[in-house]
Amino acid sequence: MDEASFLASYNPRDYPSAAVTVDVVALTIREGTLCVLLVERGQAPHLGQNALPGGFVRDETLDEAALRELAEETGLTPGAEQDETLGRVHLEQLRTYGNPDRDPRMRIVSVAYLAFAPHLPEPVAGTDAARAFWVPVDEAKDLAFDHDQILADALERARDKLEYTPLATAFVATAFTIGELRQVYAAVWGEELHAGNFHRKVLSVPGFVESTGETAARGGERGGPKARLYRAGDARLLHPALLRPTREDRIR
Amino acid sequence: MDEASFLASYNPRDYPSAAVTVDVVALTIREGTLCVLLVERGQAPHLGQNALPGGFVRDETLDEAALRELAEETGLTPGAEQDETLGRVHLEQLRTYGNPDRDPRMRIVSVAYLAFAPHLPEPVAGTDAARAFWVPVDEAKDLAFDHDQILADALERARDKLEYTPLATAFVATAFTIGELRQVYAAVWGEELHAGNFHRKVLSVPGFVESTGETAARGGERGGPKARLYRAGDARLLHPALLRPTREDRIR
DNA sequence: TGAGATCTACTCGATGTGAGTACTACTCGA
DNA sequence: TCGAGTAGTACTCACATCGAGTAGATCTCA
Repeated sequence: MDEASFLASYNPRDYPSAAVTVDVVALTIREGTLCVLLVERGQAPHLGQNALPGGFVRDETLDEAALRELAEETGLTPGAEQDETLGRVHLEQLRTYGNPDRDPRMRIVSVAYLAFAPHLPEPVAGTDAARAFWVPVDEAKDLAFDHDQILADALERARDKLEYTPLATAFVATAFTIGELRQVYAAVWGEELHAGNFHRKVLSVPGFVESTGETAARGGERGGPKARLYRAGDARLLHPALLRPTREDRIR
Repeated sequence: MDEASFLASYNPRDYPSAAVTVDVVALTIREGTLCVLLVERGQAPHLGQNALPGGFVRDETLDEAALRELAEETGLTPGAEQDETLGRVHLEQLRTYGNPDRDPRMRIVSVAYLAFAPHLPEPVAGTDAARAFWVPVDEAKDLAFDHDQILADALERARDKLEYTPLATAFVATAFTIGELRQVYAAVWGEELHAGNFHRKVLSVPGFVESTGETAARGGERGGPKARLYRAGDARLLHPALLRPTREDRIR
């Protein structure tokens, strides 16, 4: 049987199927705190409980589905490189969750995505996004389905990727100060960093940041000189990496 | 509507669905070369072409599906900690591939897994596994569907994980010499390592290996003293990591 | 028995690291 | 307007780790 006649005789109903969804862990930093985008579920199961935004995959790639869901929940439009769009959002696949009992309705296999963005606006009232809101990750608990686990995995991934990729630049504006970049690390890792050493390391990693030649319009909120401005460089991996302070419990 | 009545009225046909499969990239080292397990497809599409082993997910977790597929193709039984079983195989999810056009039959979303194992036997003739075979990764090309891409992603993941996890110990027997461990790194990274420095680093990383007190029964094939034997330690992360020689093209 | 390979333990200089000091420039409130 | 306090940047120092190389002992194979 050749492939054409095979395809003609092929019946998809002969094979087991499941619903495929994407769930998005969208992270941003608001007032120095790492926050995640949640929605309150408007329908059963888990009615009224908080959950990660997500939905069924349509006739599109998984990446497109994740970007679409994110756009719908934030009220921003995907695409162009402008403010008020998702153009600068970094999106990557996290992993897939498919335990048979993770959803009481039916077999649902969910592909989780991780999204990183600079300070995003509050979701706009009166839109589909009205039911979405930003919550500090420490307060995001008791989520629907297995979303607590997904969020935990997402945070672990984000903390790891900060070490060896320029991911932190996805959380700040196109021009930023070293201090702002340090606050991203502090917010995601949940610990303060030595300002002098951080400064030295960031500037010594080839391709991490490059100077704009400009200087911030004003000093820090509570004093200090005007800082120099930088933009993201062309490195995809940081070498040497910015390792977080080693904690024994992460190793064993 | 409460959850019970909701579930009773719920119709899975109302939602889009897709077939969900697992594909397994099983890696082992044979005669110093990193090899991947392939199967020749016995049916359309891509009849006669090589592919990664895989199949539809049944009423089981994704991890269970991957282990089952691997067991079927190798002829080994999952479970117990003995030789000739998959007990020591390291299995982890890689990522999920779901482009709408990746399979000409229908929408198929495939969750790819990565498996690492010590030298596994040739698949047994006369079993389901007879159509499977080991191929050096350099020679695994022109695979069916998007399996070339999946294999490439798998190799990248494996090379990265060797740096900061004790993954290499999954490729050797329970007792091994430092030289054997070094050959694992050499095979996966595709480059020779400085024996003295490797020795020093492995022994200096807490929890990577621990001495058995024994010594290898004989020296190397081509001479040299009997090496001391070690077993895997309890570390889950290597600190400091064993970084591969930096190549500029990996960074930019 | 000799040639050659390997295991293991060194040394050396170069580089990266955390902790701390110092100086300057700025903001804010008294 | 001035002083206190904060932040940006640039140092130093001791220490850890790195790649490269040397060296001696021990083993296999021809």
